[in-house]
Amino acid sequence: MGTDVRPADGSQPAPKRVIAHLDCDAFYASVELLRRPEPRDKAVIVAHDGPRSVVTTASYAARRYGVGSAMPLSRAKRLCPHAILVPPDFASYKRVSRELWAIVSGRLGALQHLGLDEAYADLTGVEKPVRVLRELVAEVRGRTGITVSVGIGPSRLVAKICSDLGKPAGFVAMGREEAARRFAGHPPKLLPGIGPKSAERLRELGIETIGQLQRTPLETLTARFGANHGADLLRRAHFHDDSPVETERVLKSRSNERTFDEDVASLAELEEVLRRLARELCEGLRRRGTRGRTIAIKVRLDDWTTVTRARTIDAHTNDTALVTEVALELLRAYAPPRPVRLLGVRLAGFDEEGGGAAAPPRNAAQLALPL
DNA sequence: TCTGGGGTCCTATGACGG
DNA sequence: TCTGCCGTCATAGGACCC
Repeated sequence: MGTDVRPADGSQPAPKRVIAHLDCDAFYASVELLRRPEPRDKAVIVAHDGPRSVVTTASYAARRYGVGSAMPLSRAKRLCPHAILVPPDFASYKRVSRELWAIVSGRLGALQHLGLDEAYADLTGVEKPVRVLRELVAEVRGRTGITVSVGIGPSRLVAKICSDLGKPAGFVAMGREEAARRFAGHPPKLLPGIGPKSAERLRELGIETIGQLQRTPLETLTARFGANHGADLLRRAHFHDDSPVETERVLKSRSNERTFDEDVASLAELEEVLRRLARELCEGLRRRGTRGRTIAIKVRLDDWTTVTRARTIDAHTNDTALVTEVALELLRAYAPPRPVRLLGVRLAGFDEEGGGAAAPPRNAAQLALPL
């Protein structure tokens, strides 16, 4: 390692962090292709086949026709009519995900998971981290057939951006200053945490690139976005990020919602759907031994306005009858004024031990991996 | 081109207790 | 006793992510 410069107060200097972001390439589509006779370069779209469906994942062959995640399925079908359409099979994706991340954490220790297909690892202090990661992705590919893209940097922010850079099967490492230089010409939307709304508000300030954002005075941003968000935008633009890799995240809420093929105006029909949603939700919670105190409903009207109503009760529960009763009361009290497009139910405020792990590949106790 | 389903986090607001 | 302040909790909405 480099020269050890100790701070004047005699404390240990913080070691330079090495963070990796591992991201499976078109994960769901890849899992589907692996178990089908079709050639691996076939255009595949993973989505439910409904009038209001959106694309969950598209294989790279389909992406060449402009198909992408979250795109309305109707449009995707027009762009790529010859693609095979596969309904999502999350049980299978979870199985492959568990297998894959077990291989990774066997080498790297605990991970911070983001969904089934990506994770961060902290390799600070690991000898030859690049070599370790190269060998690891080769092993994962050999044992599961899944290709993984890797980004390496001093923070999660830099690592995350890098993993996207060489996709598929990318492998990119970069320092903070280099990232700030390399991406200066890219739109702010590239940065995680800046979505369509923030990008639009930045554009209203005349900020269309990360470089322009870097040069914007802090006061301009805080005036527009508030103290916290404003300062955060500027920090991100310079790729400053000291957030830790968090390996122990606890589930905060669970929900079940459905978008109707056609809008529903009848309260009786809505109540029937809500009963079913609550029953399914509670069944899942009972399987996990999770109980919550806050019961909420979500209603999306035909004009896309979304309303939530919640009530916190005295005791934790996952009892179908109780959750259904409260959810129905909330729905009747709101009495949707227009036809309803989506209806959902949510339970939150979990008790201590009931929360369990949020990380998808874990079921019971976290295995202690001595390293 | 007409927008899923599962989550997390942040912010604002109002009630409430000390 | 009244008032202001502060912290905390519940609620609602919204942005964002995969």
